[in-house]
Amino acid sequence: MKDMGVTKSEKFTEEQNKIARMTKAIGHPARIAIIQYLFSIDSCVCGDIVNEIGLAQPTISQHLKELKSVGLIKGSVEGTSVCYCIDYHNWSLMKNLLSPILNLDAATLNKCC
Amino acid sequence: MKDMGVTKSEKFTEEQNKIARMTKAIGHPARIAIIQYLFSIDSCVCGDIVNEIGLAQPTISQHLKELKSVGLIKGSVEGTSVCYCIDYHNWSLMKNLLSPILNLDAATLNKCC
DNA sequence: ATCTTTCATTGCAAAGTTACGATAAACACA
DNA sequence: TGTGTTTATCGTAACTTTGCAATGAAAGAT
Repeated sequence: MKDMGVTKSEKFTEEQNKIARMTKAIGHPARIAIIQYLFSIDSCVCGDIVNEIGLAQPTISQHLKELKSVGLIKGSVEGTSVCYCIDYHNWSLMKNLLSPILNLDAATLNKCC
Repeated sequence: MKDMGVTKSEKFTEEQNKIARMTKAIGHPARIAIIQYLFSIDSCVCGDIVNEIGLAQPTISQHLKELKSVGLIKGSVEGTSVCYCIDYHNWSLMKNLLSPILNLDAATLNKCC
């Protein structure tokens, strides 16, 4: 068969797809933990994240890659280690993307059930 | 092998798991579209949602089930049809759950990369 | 130059997700 | 009772995600 197991993005607006990409990216507890950690610490070396979270190093590396692929974090090589940080510009863009949905009003909401 | 393909929820706090469950639930364009639609319309019959979104009826039914399982929507049977609505109480709880993360401050953010 | 440290990539196993046809269940209506 | 309508569930196919051991790659240390 043809399109099994694949999201049909073409059925939705670009905005809907963007919102879903972002919420999906943060839709895992490890990635939430990573984001909280990156907001909380001074130095953001990859190895520290591995110790903090408690998953295997390749697993963390993969989660970091996903967060990076949607732009929420960025990394820079510093010797043998890599420093990861929140990309606050893109983090703000995500907030602006989500707020119109999150703040949809209860006033306009029909009470049919 | 043992725990392949399964999220290790026990490694994270209850709050982190809750946030991830919620963001994951809205991490699909069809479910974003359903939520937007339910906020926008007066009558919220399941069949209307199927027509609006453009995916097959069983697929929509499955997405509705997922949104319902995290409490973001609720449904009530009305004759042969089912009326789905936003559960605004839980929607607000989700907003309260997300805002501490979304509003993490750039001021406290270390600029190491 | 060799060893060590740090992180990314590869490869793989197991489970989850997405989508839909077919079917069942529940109700309305003739 | 039988027929049509509406939605949920089942079964299945294909793709995606999660996690980790093993391996690579790249830079610092000895």
